[in-house]
Amino acid sequence: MALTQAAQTRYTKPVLVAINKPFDDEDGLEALRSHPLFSELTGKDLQHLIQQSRRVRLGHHQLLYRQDMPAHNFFFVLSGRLRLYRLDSSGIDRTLDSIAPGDCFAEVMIYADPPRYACYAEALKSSEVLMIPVKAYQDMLESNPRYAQAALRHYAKRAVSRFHDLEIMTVQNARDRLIRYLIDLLPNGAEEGGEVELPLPKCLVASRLAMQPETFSRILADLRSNGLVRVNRSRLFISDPRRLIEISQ
Amino acid sequence: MALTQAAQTRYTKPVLVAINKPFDDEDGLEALRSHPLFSELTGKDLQHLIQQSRRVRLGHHQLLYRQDMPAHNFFFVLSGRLRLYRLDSSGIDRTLDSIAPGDCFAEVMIYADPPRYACYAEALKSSEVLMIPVKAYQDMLESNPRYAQAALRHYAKRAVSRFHDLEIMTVQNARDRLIRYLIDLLPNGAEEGGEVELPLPKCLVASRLAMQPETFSRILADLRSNGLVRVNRSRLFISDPRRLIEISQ
DNA sequence: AGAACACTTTGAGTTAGATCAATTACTCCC
DNA sequence: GGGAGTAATTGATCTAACTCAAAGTGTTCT
Repeated sequence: MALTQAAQTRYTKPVLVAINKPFDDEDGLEALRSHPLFSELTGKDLQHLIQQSRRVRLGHHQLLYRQDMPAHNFFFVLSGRLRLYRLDSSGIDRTLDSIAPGDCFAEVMIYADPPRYACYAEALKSSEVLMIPVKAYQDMLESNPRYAQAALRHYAKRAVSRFHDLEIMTVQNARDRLIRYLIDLLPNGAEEGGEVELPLPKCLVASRLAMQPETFSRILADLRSNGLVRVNRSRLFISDPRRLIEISQ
Repeated sequence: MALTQAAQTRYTKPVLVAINKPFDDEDGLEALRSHPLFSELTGKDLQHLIQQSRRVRLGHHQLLYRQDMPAHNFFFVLSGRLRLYRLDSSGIDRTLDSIAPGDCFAEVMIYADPPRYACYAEALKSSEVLMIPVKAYQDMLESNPRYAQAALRHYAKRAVSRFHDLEIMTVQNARDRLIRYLIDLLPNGAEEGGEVELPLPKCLVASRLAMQPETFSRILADLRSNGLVRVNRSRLFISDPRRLIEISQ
């Protein structure tokens, strides 16, 4: 059974309607080309897709779409940062994902039935996204079935990563969830330590990990006082990941 | 960074190695045909795929694969029931999914790189699964690119459903997580009430929802005493889903 | 520069849920 | 049918994390 979402009608932030400029800048094109969903496309096919797409500028906190809205487009982040979240009817805001330049989001909508966004998407700072019509991508896939391989690889990876996110959330205590979250942020091969930039403000990381901001702050203070992390705003330096993993049990 | 899994070497349940009979029964074929990943296949292609697959019988609690094991096969459930779970090094067992006849699992491994299982899979009761070589499916997709559309639809759906699972887990209190879990189990269109069968023993539902079995039991007892559900072993009757949703806030 | 605002931290008190322990109910097997 | 083993429930504590409140700390805007 589906939960109906009373919050949808109460939420008053403006949803983006206006369509902005076509997409024509070189840097953005480069970024797009290096995404698995687009890298296999011939120059011509990519051009055609881009022609049907629009570049959208978003201001700080501006809403791109709402949950349950019909999904006619999916998105590619050119600059800035966004977050995906849900609201329940009591107004509690739960962060589900953060999205950086070079990432795609809502791309599963290409095959959703019915095509409705599963959450809200808003800019965390001023951002630019490429808005790609679902239909345009569908048509392209249909006329070039071999592109589907790349899409499949991407979708499979997405499913695995969501599975992994779910796995973190079945960890019962807040400290261990936070530790695992931090370990995941560490780049591969940083077994000897490394710096991590939180992709969200601390209060939203807390929401993502199903804890209160106060709890987040206290856990981090505790890790800091035990010499496990050094904190500098949203940059954390993790000197000994192995020790961190050890204590998370 | 990836967490290394000390538990892997400690866990002693036998992993299935023996290969069982080829797959040839009619009922199973029917079930397979109605799964989106296979429904579009021509009889010949399906036959060929089946010839390369094996039917595997699993006893109660028998392990099918371990997390981090190389993944050369994916699976389709013919009968019985399985669950996916992870173990952390302290031996805590966290249930991530339950799988019923007619479901596929580990199918994202077709595109994983490197192909290693992300969790353990074990039978919850005596079960039969079809073991399909990843390579066989890959080859088939390669020679019939149009089948990729069906696979894409399936993968997209999988990603959406994992996203939804994640969403439930960001709900901070145990009671509301349980309520949402129950609502999701209700068949569509059961707004006026309906019966739900827990797909897992209660203690594993608890683990899936990141709570203790005692907590699960107390919450259910509380819902029962408020006339919100009637409980009969693993069958729950939910008389007024709307009221249940209302109080979950 | 200073006001307004948003985010973060810290403290104190409370509570939801974990833990420990004991009992009851099922299920499977001989 | 009786005994072993597992799952579920119930009760009594205890503690991790929530809530409320207030004080810092940045950041943005005029």
